Formats: sequence, structure tokens, C-alpha cells
Amino acid sequence: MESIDKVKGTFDKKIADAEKNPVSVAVIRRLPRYHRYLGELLREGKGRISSAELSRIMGVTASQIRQDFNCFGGFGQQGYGYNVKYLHSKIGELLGMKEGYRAVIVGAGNLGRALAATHMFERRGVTVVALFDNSPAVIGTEFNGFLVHDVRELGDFCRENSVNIGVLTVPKESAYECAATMVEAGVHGLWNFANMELTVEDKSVVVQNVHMGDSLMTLCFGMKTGKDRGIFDDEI
Amino acid sequence: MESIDKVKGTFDKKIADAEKNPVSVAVIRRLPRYHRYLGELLREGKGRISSAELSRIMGVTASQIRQDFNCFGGFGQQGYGYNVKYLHSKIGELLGMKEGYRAVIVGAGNLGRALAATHMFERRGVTVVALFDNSPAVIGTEFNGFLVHDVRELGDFCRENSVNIGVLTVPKESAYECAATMVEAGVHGLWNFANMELTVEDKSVVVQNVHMGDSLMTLCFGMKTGKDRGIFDDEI
DNA sequence: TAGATTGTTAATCGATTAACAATC
DNA sequence: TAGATTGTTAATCGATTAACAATC
Repeated sequence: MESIDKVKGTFDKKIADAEKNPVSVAVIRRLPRYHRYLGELLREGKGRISSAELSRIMGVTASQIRQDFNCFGGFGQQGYGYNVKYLHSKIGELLGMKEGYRAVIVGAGNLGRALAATHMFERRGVTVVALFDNSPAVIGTEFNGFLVHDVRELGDFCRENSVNIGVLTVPKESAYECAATMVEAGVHGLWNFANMELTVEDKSVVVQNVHMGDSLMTLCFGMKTGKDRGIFDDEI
Repeated sequence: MESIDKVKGTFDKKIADAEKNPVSVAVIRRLPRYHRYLGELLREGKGRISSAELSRIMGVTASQIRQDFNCFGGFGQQGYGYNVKYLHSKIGELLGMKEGYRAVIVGAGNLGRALAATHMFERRGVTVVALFDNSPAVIGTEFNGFLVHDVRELGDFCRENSVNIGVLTVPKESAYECAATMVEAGVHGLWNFANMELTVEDKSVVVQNVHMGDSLMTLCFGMKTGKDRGIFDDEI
């Protein structure tokens, strides 16, 4: 596709527009899902795809797909469709996968270790640089190639290693203290699994509070009510 | 409040209406969050709350709160507000907390154990009855009071113990097989952490596919784009 | 009773879908 | 070129907010 350069021009223009006209939350919420499906198609060796075909695979309307992709510029080509690899890469870029973010996992309990053991981070361009814990029993040990540090070194470590993201897998009680230490040390993204709604004064810090219990309740609601409403997932 | 009975009448009426006019997904998605905040207020000993006050605490409009609660009937009382305990209990009921669902966790790795170690299930009225794994090293051991069974007994166990919910914390490769076994054995809710979009033929089976990676990407998007858009969480 | 606050209707806003002209 | 499929505008639909009458 020799016209990629032209497409790129549109892309950059739209990105600029976005400052004034920010992309809606509804669209943003769908981006990771597009990214997953496109990754899948890429692995299957699919070179191009039309909004109609993607619509069938993902169970959303082709109209919505075109609208969504257009928020960010001309990702496609009339009469041809979308280049899977290019689209996948662009959406990844939008989602910050190419920012080279660096993360620490605070709390080396089961959940911390479970997260450290997956490829979740690396697959999304995030580098996990270390684990932290307060228990002498695990400090100094290695897990999956990550050294478990003493949580008392958390602040200094983040400063010295330009850490951007702090993953909180500590008990509720310690969450605020750890968060504060990290924010103080320049961390500006917090991924909080501590089962409480963490808020940070500094508005430049982004927080994602994960409430797995909410997902469990949605499942139960579905079981109780939905019964014959079929698969939920993205629907609820 | 002697008028609880009257309120209850309205409630049941609305529940009946709901069959024709199903509650929107947007509302359902907000229920677990209401439930969490009301639980918090309850623990603080708060007896009643107005939509205006709850609106301030939760950062949503009072109008929306009243609309949402009204989907299910008159939870409140004019001139008074809402009874925290009653409302909390009713929303819990709506979410299926009182159905007495029973769950098994399939996959006793770090994630499976992390889930088993929390109070997430019991707090939501779900009883975890056992863990399953395929590794001889863990089969027969006990974790947090739960016996780890051989995954080959999964089907029989579910049948004999009226298991409703299957939590999948196994690798992608085994997810479908485990899911099929459980569905076959009468499980009709699947909570899938296997990082793939699990679909089940039988439309009476409800599936919640958890994509933690999507949450991570949303965080990264926020960090890249939002910067000064403030806290995301429920917003994105 | 007067004041407060819900329940509910109507108005607004935004998101989704449909349609089609542009263009590859 | 003709056929396909996007990009984009217009129409529809649904969800949120505002307003206020009902009523505790």
C-alpha cells in the first residue's frame, strides 16, 4: 500500500483535532477489544479486513467500527478495507503501548505473583522492573526473574529507575501509603487491586481501580436475571 | 419505617414490569458500585441517605441515582430519602447475592489461590466449595481451608455438589475443556480469567470473560492522553 | 403544617445506526 | 472501468439531566 503516507497525514491531522474534540469514553472503552481481535487476526496471518467482516467476528455493527476508527483518522482505504497490521499497530500506539512505560508490582502475594507470571505487561509494551514486599521471608528472593525488594526502598527505587506505573496488590491498609510514596517518586499511573476506591490529589496521576468483585456480581446478576439473554461479557 | 410494606409492594410490582421493560445495561453496570458505597455507609453506621448526598459522595448526579433506583421500584421515601440498610440489601438481592450460588475454582495457580484467599466470594454470598488442578504436586493439598481436587473429578464433583459457578484460572489451552465439563455438569455461570473470549453454545450459560489486560491498556491510554483529565476509574 | 426529598415526566444530550457520496 | 468499501453526514435511538408535582 503505497498510500500509507497519505493515510498517515490524515492520522496526524485527526490526532490534532482530538485536542479540541476529545474522543468519547464509549469509544475508548472499545479500543482494547479491537486491539485484541486484530492481534488475533494478525496471528492468523490475515492481511486485510473490511468493517463488515470484523463486524461479523466481533458482533458489533460495521457502522460503529468505521465511526470508531475514524475518530483517529483514516485508518482504512476505500474499496479495500483496513490493513490489519497497520491498524493493530496504530491502535496499540493510541493505547500507549509504545510509550515504554515501566512498572513495579507492590505486594508479592498470590495476586502480585500471578500478575508477574503472565505476559500481560510485556505484550502491552510495559516493562515490569521489580516486585516489592514487606515480608522478610520473600524480600531478596526471585520470582519469575524479578527480584523482590524491600518496600521501604520503593520510593528511591522508583526515582532511580524512572518507574511510571505502580501496580498495587497490597492489602487495603497499605494501599494509600504505597501510592503516596510512588506518586511522590514520580509514578503517574496506579493500577489498584486493593479493593478500595483509591483517589489521588494530584490530577496528573491516573488511577485505575480494579474491582473484581463487581465482575463477579455482574455474573451473578446475569445468572439470576439473564438466563436466556445469552452471552454477556462486553454487553454488560 | 412502618411503610416498608408499602414500599415492598411497589418493588414487587416493578420487578414484574421489568420482564417487559428490561433494565438497561447502563444501569446494571452501575449496580455493583452502588452496592459497594452503600455497604461502606452501612459500616459507618449511616441510617439514611438522600440522593443528593449520595450524589456528592459518588460523583454522579442525584437525578441519575433516583432514576436508577426507580427501575426496580420505590426504594425511597419522599421527604426522607433512602434507608441505607434496606437499599443495600435490595441491591444485593437484585445482584443475586442471596441466591446461594456455589463456585469451584479451576486452576490452583497463583491467580486461583489469590482469588481463594480473598473474602470476595463470601462477601457476595457465593460459597467456594473446592479448588481443582491437574498437577499431582498440589492435588490433595489444602489451601486456605479448600481442598485441591484432581481436575479429572471436576464433572462428577459439580454434579454431586450442585455447583453453579465455575471460575477458570487455568491456561488458555485447558479453558474450553474445563468449561465444557462444567456446563455438562450443570454449571451455568462461568467466570473466565483465561485471557480469551470464551463462548458457550448453550445460551442459558452466562459467561463473564475478564480481560485484565484491557484494564492495563486503559490505564496506559489515560496516562498517555488524559494527563490532566483527572481520575478515570468508572469514567473510562 | 412546612420542608424535604422522592418518583416521574419532559427536555437535552450523546451515541449508535443507516445511508450514501467519495474514492480506491 | 466497475465493484467494493471507506469516510462522513443525517436520522434514530437511548441515556442522562432537569424540573416539578406528589407525598412523606
